[in-house]
Amino acid sequence: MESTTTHIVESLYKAIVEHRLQPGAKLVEQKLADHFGVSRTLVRQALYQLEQQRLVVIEPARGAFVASPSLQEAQEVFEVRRMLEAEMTRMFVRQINPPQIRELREHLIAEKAALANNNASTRGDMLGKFHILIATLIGNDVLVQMLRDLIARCALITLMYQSVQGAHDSNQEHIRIVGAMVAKDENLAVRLMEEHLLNVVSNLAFDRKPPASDVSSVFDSMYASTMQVELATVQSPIASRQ
Amino acid sequence: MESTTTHIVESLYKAIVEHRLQPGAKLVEQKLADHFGVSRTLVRQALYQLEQQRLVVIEPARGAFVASPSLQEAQEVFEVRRMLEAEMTRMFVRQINPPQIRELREHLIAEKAALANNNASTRGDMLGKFHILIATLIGNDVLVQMLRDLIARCALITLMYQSVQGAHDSNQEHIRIVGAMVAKDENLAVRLMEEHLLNVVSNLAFDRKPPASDVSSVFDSMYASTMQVELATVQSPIASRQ
DNA sequence: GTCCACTTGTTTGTATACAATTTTATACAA
DNA sequence: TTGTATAAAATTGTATACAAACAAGTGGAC
Repeated sequence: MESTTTHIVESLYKAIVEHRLQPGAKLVEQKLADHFGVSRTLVRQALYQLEQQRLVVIEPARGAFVASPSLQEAQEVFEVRRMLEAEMTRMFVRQINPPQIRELREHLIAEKAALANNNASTRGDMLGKFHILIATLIGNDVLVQMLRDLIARCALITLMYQSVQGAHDSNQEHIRIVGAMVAKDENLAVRLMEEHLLNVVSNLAFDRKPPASDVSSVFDSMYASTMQVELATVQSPIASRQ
Repeated sequence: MESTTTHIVESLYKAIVEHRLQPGAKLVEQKLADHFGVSRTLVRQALYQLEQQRLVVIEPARGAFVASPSLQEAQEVFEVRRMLEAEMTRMFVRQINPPQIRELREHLIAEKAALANNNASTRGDMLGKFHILIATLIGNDVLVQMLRDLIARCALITLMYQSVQGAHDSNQEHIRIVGAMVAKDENLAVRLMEEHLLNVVSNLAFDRKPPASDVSSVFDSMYASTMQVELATVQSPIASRQ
């Protein structure tokens, strides 16, 4: 059912979003091919697809690299999210119903639980899913997909150095947003959502850390991984929370 | 500078958006390869990329087809546009300045001129560019790209059967929107933009036409085109205006 | 005439081969 | 040491080959 190329795309997608592959990392075709046990042909197709999703940058004759978005691009992505999610929130409040409220609350509990987890990737994933959940509840698949893509791009920036404090703040803000939604206070919910996203982006310029310098066994142990990932210069991947 | 694959992607993109390749049309790899004078390898990479952009659908072991979005998907795409463009309009009005006004007015003139053109593709292209222009004037590249993708998907639906009347209405609505923008009437501009997009989508279910059934020499004459495009069942590609 | 099995030609899926380019390593001169 | 030229290795770009899956047509059986 699922083509091999698709599988490679998804594996790489996950590895990038979860920051097992760092921004700027070079993706050597043959090594990936060996890793996945396929020929370069399929790896190549996968890399080109990921380039479309802006998670990978391909420099002609030089190879593929995990994208390392500039601060400018990061801010633009968040700006678009703010636009989209403000209206999404408004729409959602207008049609919210009890089963949806239950789902939101269940998510908030899971989110809080994830905070205890000291894996930044898990925390960030959970925080991103809050936004996707709202899109899902609205029932617009195009919106879900679009938001998923945007959040994946954000993850490139935020997920790496998500601080525990930042994650905690985000969770608190999510709780307040749901509160306003449940109260059907449309304007408040929209305002809180906008502020939430602004908070995330305003923290971007701060608390940056130098990138880690060594990575091995990047993929799950399910791939008997001998893969070595070479890191190119990782230029200031900044970040904090979602 | 520009890779061959990129060139193929762009050619196909244009052909699809301009409806020289119809929704549902089968894209046989060898034929495209012959046409572009390359091997199937590159065509394949291009098709996979276009699948990511939702302009092409690939069915495993069956081949690639020009996407023919369902009415449902069409409505969802327009819904997302409405969300995004409502906020975009609001932002734009808040920061509008004289040079931008000049550019908008110039566009409206060009748009009106294009109405005279009986090529539906040219008309639709011009109408789409109005929306992209606003994003460009805001200066957010991510927004521009995102809107470009959404509008390309809309084109799959609307461009084919854009009626002259529909195009004329859209132009009138664009003029009114610019009027409100210039007057810095934020709420009016947003409302007009939302209504404009609603008008487009509400016309979707109507004035459908049967698809044309034959296409040859799909690409520019610069490619000595002997290409034959086989059409699969084209299921109700509907539409009217942008 | 309709349905099914079989055969044949077409098209896709993947691997491999080889040329072109870039990167790394080495040697030598300033 | 620093820089430059050159040689070797590694990596990418593209074409081709071949196997697997599919589509279409043919010829019986009923």
